[in-house]
Amino acid sequence: MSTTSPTVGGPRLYSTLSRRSEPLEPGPDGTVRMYVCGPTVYGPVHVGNARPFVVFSVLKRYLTRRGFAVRFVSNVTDVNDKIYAAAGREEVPSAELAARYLAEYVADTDRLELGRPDLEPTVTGHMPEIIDLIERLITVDLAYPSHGDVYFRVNRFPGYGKLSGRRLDELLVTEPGDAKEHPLDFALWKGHKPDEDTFWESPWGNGRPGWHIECSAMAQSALGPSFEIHGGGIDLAFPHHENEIAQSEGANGVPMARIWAHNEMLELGGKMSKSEGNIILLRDALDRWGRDVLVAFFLRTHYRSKLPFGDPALEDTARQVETIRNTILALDRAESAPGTGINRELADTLVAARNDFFDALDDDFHTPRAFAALFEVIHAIHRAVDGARPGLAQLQATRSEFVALLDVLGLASLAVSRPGAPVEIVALAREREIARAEGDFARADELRAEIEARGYEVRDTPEGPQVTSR
RNA sequence: GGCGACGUGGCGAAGUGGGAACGCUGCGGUCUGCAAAACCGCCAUGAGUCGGUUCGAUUCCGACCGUCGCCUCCA
Repeated sequence: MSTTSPTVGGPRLYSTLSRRSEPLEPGPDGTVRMYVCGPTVYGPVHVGNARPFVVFSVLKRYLTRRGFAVRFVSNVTDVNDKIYAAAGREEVPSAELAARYLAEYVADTDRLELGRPDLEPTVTGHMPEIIDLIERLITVDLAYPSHGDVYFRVNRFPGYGKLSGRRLDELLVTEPGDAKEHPLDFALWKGHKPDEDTFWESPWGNGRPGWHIECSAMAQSALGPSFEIHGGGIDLAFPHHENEIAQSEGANGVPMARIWAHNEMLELGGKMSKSEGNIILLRDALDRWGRDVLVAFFLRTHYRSKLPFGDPALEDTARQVETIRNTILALDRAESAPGTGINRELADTLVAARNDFFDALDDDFHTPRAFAALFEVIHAIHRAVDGARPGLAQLQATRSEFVALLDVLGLASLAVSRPGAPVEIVALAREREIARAEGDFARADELRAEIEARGYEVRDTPEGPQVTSR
């Protein structure tokens, strides 16, 4: 990732368009409006698809905690070449296939427990808006019908290439395309083909929308012609977002988005993409690692850095997550046997770390630095619990502050005490205590092993044995 | 070929024109019947390579090497 300007009052985000970090200001209606390109539902979503979902969901969380009203819109593409192809392979109607994978996408991302976007529009739900936008582009001469299709006239839009830093004459052109005036003209509307089992009526005959026009239409419909943040994976910058800009700004004459925010790719020995076949499904990753580890994994690296997905990094994250849980356990313990007064170091660290935490997130959503601040708090808590243990009031205030920080990152679940051990485990632990008191350590160790075999762990503390699930 | 991002300790990952955060691992110690957790301490004289600017560069500039993304569907 490249460097960004230091924080000067308020959140800033790096924009691919200006190639620098920009102050984030709400729109005229006082809300931050954010549109993020979601998946095409032709199969189960993979962990790469989850990165923008996590990043922008947590960004919304952060901005909300920061006092902004945020409207987060993320579309789902449910009409597309790949959907027809997949439907053909599975021998089901394309609409049925899209509906099924849409439901699975929602179910899989729900497991991340980061809430839903405020609106998740679909292509099929926006045909009139799409057709209307195409008509307007034809009216202003930015688009033309040809052979049952409609194409965007790239040469007539002066800013074409401004997002991705390309010039028309530099772009590699392969196929001439007899239906198009210019090889880089792209389809807004595609005439119906016999092997496609869905189509919509339009002024240009039956057909369906091209890929890019849907986002222009849906974003405008949900957020207006101009909004604050447009997000998505960096691989979408060209041509998808470039084309969105051409369509929306060509039709509306105002900047589509103030900030173009792009997350970098997940890597799994090369880019993870469905067409390459090197895929880890989100649901499989959730099964294996759980949402806490997965969410923390995405957040411990900056969103604009490439992120290698692999066991070492996930195992590393799992240990970090465990450390956070242990901190809560330490607070539990301390609150059951509080000290007195105020621990100055703890209080001071908390204030400083809180500032660092929010400064980091203000600076281009710098979650790795926010994590560093979190660990400052963690160490201060342990030192206070083990050393000059403060009174109950400070312990409780510390806990709520700590949990509030975790909550900003969507990790407050780490602070939820796991369900207490069942009675039979408690009984074993009690038996072990008796054995220990009698000096029968062999028996005590046997009982520890028995408890561990049943999925629990005993930790002897000054406050007595603590039994946790593991 | 063009556009773009990036190369920091065993691994992951930050900041910074002049002391290289933070996490994981490892090592030593404290605590502990044991164990775990936790705490204390240690672990890059060097930041892909080579030049340049500078009193001074990991940080700025250039070249080269390398990795990755985009240029076709892709989060």
